[in-house]
Amino acid sequence: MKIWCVEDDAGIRDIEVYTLHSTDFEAEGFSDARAFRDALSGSKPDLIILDIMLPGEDGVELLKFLKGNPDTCRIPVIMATAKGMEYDKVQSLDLGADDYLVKPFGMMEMVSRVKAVLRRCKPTEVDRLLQAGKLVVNLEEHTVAIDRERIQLTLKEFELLRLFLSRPGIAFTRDQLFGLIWGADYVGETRTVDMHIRTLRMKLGDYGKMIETVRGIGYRLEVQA
Amino acid sequence: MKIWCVEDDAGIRDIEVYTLHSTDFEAEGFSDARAFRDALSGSKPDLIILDIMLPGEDGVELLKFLKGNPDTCRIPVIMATAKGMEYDKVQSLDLGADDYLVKPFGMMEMVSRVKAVLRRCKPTEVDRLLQAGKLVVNLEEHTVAIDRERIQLTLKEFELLRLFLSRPGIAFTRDQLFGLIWGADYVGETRTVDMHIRTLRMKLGDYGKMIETVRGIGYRLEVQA
DNA sequence: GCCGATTTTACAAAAATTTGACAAAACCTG
DNA sequence: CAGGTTTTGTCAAATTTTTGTAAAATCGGC
Repeated sequence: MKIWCVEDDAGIRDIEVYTLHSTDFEAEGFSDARAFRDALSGSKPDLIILDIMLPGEDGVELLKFLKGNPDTCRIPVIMATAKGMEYDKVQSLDLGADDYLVKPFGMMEMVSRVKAVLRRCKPTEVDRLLQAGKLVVNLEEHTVAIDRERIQLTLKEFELLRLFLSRPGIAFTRDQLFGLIWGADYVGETRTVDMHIRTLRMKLGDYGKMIETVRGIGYRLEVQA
Repeated sequence: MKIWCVEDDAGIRDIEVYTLHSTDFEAEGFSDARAFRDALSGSKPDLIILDIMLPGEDGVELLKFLKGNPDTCRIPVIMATAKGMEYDKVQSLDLGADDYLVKPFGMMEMVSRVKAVLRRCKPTEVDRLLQAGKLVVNLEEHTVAIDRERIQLTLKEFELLRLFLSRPGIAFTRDQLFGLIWGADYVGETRTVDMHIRTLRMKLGDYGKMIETVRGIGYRLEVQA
């Protein structure tokens, strides 16, 4: 995980970078917007800690630039702001910052927030569970359970269920399902998909009813409010 | 969006609920863990603002409970904490809280954070929707609802409705409808289109009146201001 | 070759769609 | 406005399409 800190105060910058390093992140510091932008044209970090008060172009400007650019708008940003500037906080959050730190902040807090933001923004990295009621799919263990009771699925069944749970409510055509799971262009007419849907429904018992057939289209997972 | 505030200080609680209300959220306040848990066994909120310091069971305990329970672990939680208690903050974030507020906090900031957290946690609210009053057609889900009530349409009915809603007010000849939906040149003279219009009108109930017949031409969707 | 997973085939069941006859409504013409 | 004409609404039966099901065939690892 690469983290970039934009901060003009060399002392703060160094301790940030040092702390992040010692917490097993890769970290790099930049003293102003120009240096930061130059680096950005090369590689991209996984998270940015951005001071609001910077010489030259300030942090809010940079934030606008980052969030307005499709290449960078997905990179989470934590704003660092001086105490008491509530207006800045509000403004930054509305501009799409993912969190902020009030100076002076402790390094423990900084690391916690970095981890929390990364956890939020990379749900597929950390949180590898898909759920619907008592139905739990563990992507890491590759297991499925209903009410703690393990269900044995075949590979195709598992992937169908995973796809449905990852986009609950969305209807998929058979072609889409084939393309997404079998990875092939599927033209012929077979009952293959329906077959797997059937076995999946059976194994899921009552939860099998969650898989609705959309006549003329394909299938979708009905999510209850 | 339903937001629940757990806070023992009645003054703070009231102003939170009041502010959220006036910002078009549904909000409800609870003075302690017990009242909150009781309510939770009924319905579920979309977000929880949780004070750390509570009489009886405290906020951190509640947070652990919420995040440990599959039914509630997906509900985002914002912790409210007294100034200077960095340890609490750190602990809460590590336990899975989504954000926190330092007391005393401004209501502007609270609303901003609530919005930011909701924005983060609901990334898929960009569904492709077609609407007319309380009639909602969800193209991705391939579903139709009137006032949240699901309506079951057949494929042809669905496509007719989608076409009408995508070009509200425009009149289509039967030939056009046939060409656009059946994808074929329509020569013969049958009641096919009229048939589907009829069933569609019936299923839409009062909204069926929106489909006007244009004598000598075909049909159009009447949109009211 | 055995075994489970997967795909295919064939058929049954269910649902959607079409059709044609007729009724009802709207329109036109004098 | 009456009567004729055209157009649209309605219905149930017939037809077609789509999906469910079961069993057989194929595949692939061990």
